[in-house]
Amino acid sequence: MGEKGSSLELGLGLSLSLGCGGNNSSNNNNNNNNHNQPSFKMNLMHKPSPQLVQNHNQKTPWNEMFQYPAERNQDTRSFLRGIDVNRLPASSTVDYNCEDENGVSSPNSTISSSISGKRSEREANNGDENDAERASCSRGSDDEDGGGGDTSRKKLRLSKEQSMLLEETFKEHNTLNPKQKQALAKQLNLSPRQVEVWFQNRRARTKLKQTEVDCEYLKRCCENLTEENRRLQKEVQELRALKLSPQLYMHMNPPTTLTMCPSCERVNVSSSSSSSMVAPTGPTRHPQGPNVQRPIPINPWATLPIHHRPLDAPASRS
DNA sequence: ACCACACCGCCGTTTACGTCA
DNA sequence: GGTGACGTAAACGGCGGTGTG
Repeated sequence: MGEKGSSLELGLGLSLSLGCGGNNSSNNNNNNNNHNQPSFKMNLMHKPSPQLVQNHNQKTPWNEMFQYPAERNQDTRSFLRGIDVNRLPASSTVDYNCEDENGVSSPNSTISSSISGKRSEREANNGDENDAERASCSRGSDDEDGGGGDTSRKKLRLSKEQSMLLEETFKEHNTLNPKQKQALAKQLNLSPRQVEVWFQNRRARTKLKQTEVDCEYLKRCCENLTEENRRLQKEVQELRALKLSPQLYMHMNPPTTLTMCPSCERVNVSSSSSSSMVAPTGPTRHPQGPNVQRPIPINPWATLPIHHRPLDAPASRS
């Protein structure tokens, strides 16, 4: 599918891309744990959130990262009610993991063409056979569902056991191949379509949660950069004020000065109480003054060429 | 190379259910 | 106890991407 990520332009010239890499190209199966992972194109001075770091490694059990209160509540509710509307089959040990990990079943395989694919399923759902399947599978409800003729879709919550097993499976793979889907559906006494829908909705919830986390992180980045920007502007003002009053300037402790060694192109943080802080005219050999007052936090442009840095413009000024 | 088809995942939306005031 | 608002999970339809014949 197309890249449908969200991008964010921060006011400080940052361009952040939250592309949720929905590349379902050729990795329809278990490789797509990388799906929906934001690709940050930014180099900030702050550590990325642990979640982001973790996601790139993607051994991450998503459900451990995000515990949904709503889901827990639902499970709790369902559990407390003690109503299991979907009685698990007696023989519920189906090895839905037995397929090879690359497990792309042939598109023309019987299973694939009969049980997967929402079009065929949806069309087939109109048929009598699948009505029966849905009636029996989706709800083995204790209250009578009436005759089969009810066209309104019944939506009852999944039982705690069903949700748990689905979650467990989702931890292992956030997508299912047809065989896995079929086996899981059988195990849960649900229709494959229901399993498919559950996984789809679950992926959507995961993505939504991740987006919220990312937004929170970006908000913090923005706040930090704003603060940094404010601080630097204040420093610029101080420098300008000092330049306008040379007498005062001579007797004051100067603010920190950034200089770059022309030979090694390293940025040094230095300050001095004498006029030596004036931009060096010659090649200064690592002017690491003895009285460095305060370190400047590494900032995004510290490694830029010196003429690109905003504080190095005064050469053109009078 | 192009087309048609099947399949799949994602997205936005609808619908039914459960909870709470 | 009945009811409406609200949140949320389940389900749907559509769209785009990919693979295959």
